[in-house]
Amino acid sequence: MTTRSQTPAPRARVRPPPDAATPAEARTRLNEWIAERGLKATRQRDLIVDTFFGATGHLSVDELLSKVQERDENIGAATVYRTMKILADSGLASPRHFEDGQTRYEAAIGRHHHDHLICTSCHAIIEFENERIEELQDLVARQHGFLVTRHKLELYGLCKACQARQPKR
Amino acid sequence: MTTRSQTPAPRARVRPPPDAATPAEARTRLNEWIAERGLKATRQRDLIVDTFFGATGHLSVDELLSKVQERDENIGAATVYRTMKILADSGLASPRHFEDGQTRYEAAIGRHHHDHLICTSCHAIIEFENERIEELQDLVARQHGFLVTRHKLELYGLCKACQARQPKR
DNA sequence: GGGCCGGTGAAATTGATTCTCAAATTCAAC
DNA sequence: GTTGAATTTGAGAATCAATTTCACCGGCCC
Ligand SMILES: [Mn+2]
Ligand SMILES: [Mn+2]
Ligand SMILES: [Zn+2]
Ligand SMILES: [Zn+2]
Repeated sequence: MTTRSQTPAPRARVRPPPDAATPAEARTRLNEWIAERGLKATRQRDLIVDTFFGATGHLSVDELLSKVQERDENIGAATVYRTMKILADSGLASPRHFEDGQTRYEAAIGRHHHDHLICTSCHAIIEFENERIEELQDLVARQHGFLVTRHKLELYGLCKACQARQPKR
Repeated sequence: MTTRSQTPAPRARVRPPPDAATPAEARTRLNEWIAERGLKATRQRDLIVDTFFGATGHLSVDELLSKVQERDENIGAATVYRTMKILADSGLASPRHFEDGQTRYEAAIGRHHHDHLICTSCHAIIEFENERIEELQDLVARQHGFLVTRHKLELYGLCKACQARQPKR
């Protein structure tokens, strides 16, 4: 359901778009992280990670569970919850809390920080980066003596397609 | 727990800070709104509204329920949930979803739109307005053909006091 | 003086997520 | 290969905010 940004170059951005991760690379990286702290590699975790990085977008645990169970119907929901938490702790996936009451995860390997435009009609999610906004956020925080560690910027509204579809008034 | 912004005038803002609502004014406004659609004014609703607008900050329903029950122990949680939903529908209060899994409400009468700095240590909430950021958000949305109806900008980190208190490294 | 209608509050339900616990699995050391 | 301590798994129970249900209440209008 995620749509990738594709504006006609609004103003040349500097940082190059890094490469997305392959499922195999993600599995390797997770297993390194797991080994470092005496945890264990398991078939279930590999399957879940493989499925997650083989998909795109902002997946809810339930959506991911469905996909995982297509490959092995015996995987339990608790295991998917646990595995996604490990992926988040290791920095390989980012949890997102949009306003539908479910935690969604997106791949974080080789990706820049970005924020989201969310269509309240078709639930499309458009990603964007804006360095100026980030700078202004830092400025505001500094003016309040605040040290920011993370932020959330979400713009809710109607995507182009849904505006056309909607009663135009 | 909310702290009001008090920077030494970072750059003269234009809009004057509007007046906050008194509990009595809020009760009146809600009862007008209620009458317009054939609903009923009740003692419970008046009490809840009075308590809510007599308090400050970003109250969870549970916190509000406690305050309300100090005045009338027989008020039920369902009634507070229902009343706050009405206040939100009527535009007199704004629901906020920070990252602690509870809906919080703040008074919206005679207040500008604003965003929040949230201390992850002491849970203080600092409010700010930044016109430049709002403009850039609109610009980003326009570049994607998106029509924004509402947004959320939250900066999480450590407030000044908590930075001092924290291991400084 | 009995319906009509929304409102109330206790209790039950929902839905996402976490917890519990017995059984299964991993893996480093024999 | 085998062992055994530690970890993981999956089903179901527990949690927790929020919503729904439902029997009862209180004005209001014939
Ligand atoms: Mn994203
Ligand atoms: Mn606020
Ligand atoms: Zn849309
Ligand atoms: Zn603090």
